[in-house]
Amino acid sequence: MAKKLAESCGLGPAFSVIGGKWKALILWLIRTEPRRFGELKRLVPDISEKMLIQQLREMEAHGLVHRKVFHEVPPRVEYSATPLGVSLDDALVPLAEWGKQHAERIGAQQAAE
Amino acid sequence: MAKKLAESCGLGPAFSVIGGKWKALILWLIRTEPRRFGELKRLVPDISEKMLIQQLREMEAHGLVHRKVFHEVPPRVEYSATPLGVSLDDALVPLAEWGKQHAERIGAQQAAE
DNA sequence: TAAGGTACCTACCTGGACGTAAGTATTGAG
DNA sequence: CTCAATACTTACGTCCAGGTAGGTACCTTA
Repeated sequence: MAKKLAESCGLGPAFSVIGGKWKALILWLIRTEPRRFGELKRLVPDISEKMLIQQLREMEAHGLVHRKVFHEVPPRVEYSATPLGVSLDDALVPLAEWGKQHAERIGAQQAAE
Repeated sequence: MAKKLAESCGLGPAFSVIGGKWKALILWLIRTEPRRFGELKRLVPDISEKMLIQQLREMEAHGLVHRKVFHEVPPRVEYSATPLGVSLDDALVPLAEWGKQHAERIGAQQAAE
């Protein structure tokens, strides 16, 4: 797996935790304020419920996300970023900046979609 | 595609360019000095030739990598990072740092492999 | 009785990322 | 005439992230 190499630059672990289609976006959304499941579903309209819950669970297992259950009726669950999650989101900021700055150049080649 | 959202945080374009299993590693390897095809193949022993050339071509198309052909015999090709490539690699540094710092915590949950 | 809103869970399927293995063109060395 | 070494190219197969669609349990309102 070229593990030694991948880990030597630290990106292996990072990508294993934030990789995939949705996690970065979810982390970004709960970074500032706790969000309910249904709220996230509405904020990311193209995600399926299965994916949303799956990503949240994985992020919870990785210690990026805190899950708080309110024993009410109807049920209510809030997801928020842990300090670790916030630190990861911070580490993503430069990449996001880069993406914004060069979005056009890149978008040009992917004009479709 | 939740494009507006994904782009609003800039990570969409960035991931579309550096995502996947190999690109970040390749970029990291050619960042400091030009590398030959066979050299990269040796440095990333688990990559197949097909994947290597495919990733290099995509990165070239995205303007991250420069390809220089020496018309010699035997043939010789050198790949190097463009300024854009270097800037992207810079943007990845904080993420790599984060990965290094938390590699253990993460690795613990993926003990296998 | 039934309809609607939470927050999930489960089985099944598809597309594309990725891997494997073989072939190409060139030329010098033996 | 064959072999080695370069940098690819091509056909084919596999596997899993992600998508689809339906179901669960609970309570409220009408």
